[in-house]
Amino acid sequence: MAYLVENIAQELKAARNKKGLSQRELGAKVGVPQSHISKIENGAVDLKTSSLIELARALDLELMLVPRALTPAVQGLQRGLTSRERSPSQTLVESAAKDLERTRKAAQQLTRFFPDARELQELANTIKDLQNRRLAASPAEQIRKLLEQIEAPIQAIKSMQKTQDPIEPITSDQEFLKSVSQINRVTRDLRYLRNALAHGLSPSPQVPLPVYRLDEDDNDA
Amino acid sequence: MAYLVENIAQELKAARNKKGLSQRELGAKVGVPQSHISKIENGAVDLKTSSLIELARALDLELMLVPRALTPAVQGLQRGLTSRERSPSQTLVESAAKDLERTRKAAQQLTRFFPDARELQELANTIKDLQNRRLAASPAEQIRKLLEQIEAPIQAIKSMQKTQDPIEPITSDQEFLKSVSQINRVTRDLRYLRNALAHGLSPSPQVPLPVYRLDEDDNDA
DNA sequence: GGTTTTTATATGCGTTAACATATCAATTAC
DNA sequence: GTAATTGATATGTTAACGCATATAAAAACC
Repeated sequence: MAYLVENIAQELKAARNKKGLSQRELGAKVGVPQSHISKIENGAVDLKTSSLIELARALDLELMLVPRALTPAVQGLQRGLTSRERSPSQTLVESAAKDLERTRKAAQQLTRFFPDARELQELANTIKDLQNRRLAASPAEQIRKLLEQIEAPIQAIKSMQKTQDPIEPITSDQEFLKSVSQINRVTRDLRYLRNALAHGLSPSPQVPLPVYRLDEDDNDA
Repeated sequence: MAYLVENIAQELKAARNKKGLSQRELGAKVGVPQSHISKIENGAVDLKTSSLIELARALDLELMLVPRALTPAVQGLQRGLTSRERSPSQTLVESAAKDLERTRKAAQQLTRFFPDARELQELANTIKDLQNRRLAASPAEQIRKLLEQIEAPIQAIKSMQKTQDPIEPITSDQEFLKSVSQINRVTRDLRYLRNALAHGLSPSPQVPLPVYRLDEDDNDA
């Protein structure tokens, strides 16, 4: 019914997670019940445009109608923003591959300082699995979005690493736990995506195709 | 109720007119009754996201969620596409002013070759009126959108001017009449906008504020 | 350890509005 | 003049949205 909107729904969800907001917090910000946000993110509803605009703005996003001819340019801008120093001609797949390797290294490195955090090791392993696969553009974009959501948490843990007390395990720290839980969520999603890819089925609960599609023609009835 | 969506509705309408499609034709293309398109363009309904996406795509537009930080860049891209050779730092108001003058000149010039076409003279006069006003960003953007809709018709008439038969008036030509009728529509809209500005009221039936607003903060409750 | 409290997301249910069908008015072609 | 095309309006059906609640997890407390 609503596969068209699922892309956008996923983008909203990713943006919300990236900002570390709960469904309830976002709902309060925009005057919408949490239940509705849940339905939206699950692709259970075809939300109205006003809702979409308000949610987007609460997440520092703007809804824009872009001529198809320059959607690639806009995508380039988007990618150039999230992570610096990337050539604009770089493809989605290459971009995702770099993100994977960068994140895996970071996670792997952190496991040496936080051996208690099994989550980091699991993340690294899941990423390794994904790296063994040839990625199409669509899943590559999903991966990019997912990894984006743990950039902040990983950075947070990295900064803790320096000030870590060697005696008392930091694993009980408030901030630390929050970051780990976020990493857990994304790891689960990555694993799900990997399984979907392994079974050759398009990962439907995730983004099947970006809103700004790369190519397609419109010969529908 | 739906002032939020009115911007988008106006963009859709502008895009439709630019493509020279009727509401019925667009509706057929996307599988939506003409009545609904009418309501949408009049801001009478808060359309669902799926409808928005499909309508947009039928008009060669893509719905995108753009980080607020780079909406100006995207706007720059958009403006750079419709009319060539514009510095990206140019403001909306300056851009609209140039569009006004360029269009006025073109219309004025054409009246000499087509003295029968009173519409061209009216267009030029309306533009002159508008040029005497200090424009805010919002109406400037509306003007840009409106003028964009007659770029093609004016070009069409311009090219006819060369091949015009001095004996038989071209005013009966099929293509010519089509172009003139489109110019009429836009002229009417421009005139309406001018009247609204003259009365100091925000031109509500037109675009009150672009979707990609220029500035604003988000301290809502 | 177990229990309670808090937090975060998902699920029915009723209301209201989007969307479909049919019709109407106005402009334009013929 | 008539016929056709354009956009707006009235009415019925379906789904979005608001409210309340359920479920699951983690936190906090003992």
